[in-house]
Amino acid sequence: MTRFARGPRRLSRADVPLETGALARFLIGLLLVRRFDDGRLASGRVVETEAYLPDDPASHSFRGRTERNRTMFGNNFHAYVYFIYGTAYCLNVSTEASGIGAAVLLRALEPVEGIELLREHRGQGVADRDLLRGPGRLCLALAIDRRFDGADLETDASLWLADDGTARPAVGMSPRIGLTRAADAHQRFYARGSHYVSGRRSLSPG
DNA sequence: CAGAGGATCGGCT
DNA sequence: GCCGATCCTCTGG
Repeated sequence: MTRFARGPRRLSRADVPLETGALARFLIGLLLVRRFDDGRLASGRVVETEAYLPDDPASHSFRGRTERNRTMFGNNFHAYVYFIYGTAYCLNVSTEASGIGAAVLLRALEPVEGIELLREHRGQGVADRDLLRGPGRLCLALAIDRRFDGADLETDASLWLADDGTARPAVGMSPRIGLTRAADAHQRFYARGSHYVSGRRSLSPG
């Protein structure tokens, strides 16, 4: 039987849910693609996300709009990137209508394409499993920093989301990781059975 | 303007 | 499992 080779299809704003929890679940199984200045590509499959809802005490947006979080209050489907603990960047996708501050944090990806490129940024000794496991690590491996804050994921030349048509995994939910407030809200989403998720094993039952 | 704290990571016990 | 690094942002005075 004939198979039609079809590359991953880039997602538009119209393809994705506007609502935060819905997007956090929807993203599991899709690809995040990074195009570097020399034209080379790296990509990973999203296996773990967290929702930061409107009126969420754990969210950067909880106390209103500031210079740092303004992307959260803008149109949905933009990259929101912030710097944390003096050591790491974290990548989010903004959600909800303009004026509402909310986003989905990308916590872990399974390497798919450009593994050598990822290794160049993370170090030669790093196991495949660890290249994109953790929000700070995935930003380091994909060279994502504050320059991407505000980037429109529908049109940006260097960063986008795509669907390669593979079956969507079963999705589990758990409490969020690393929070001091509202950590018990079950707003973490993960691909069941994936070896590439972060956090204690007991947090991600298959 | 000073101080505190943070959606993390890696190394060590 | 615990701890320190490291720096940006926000808050309060």
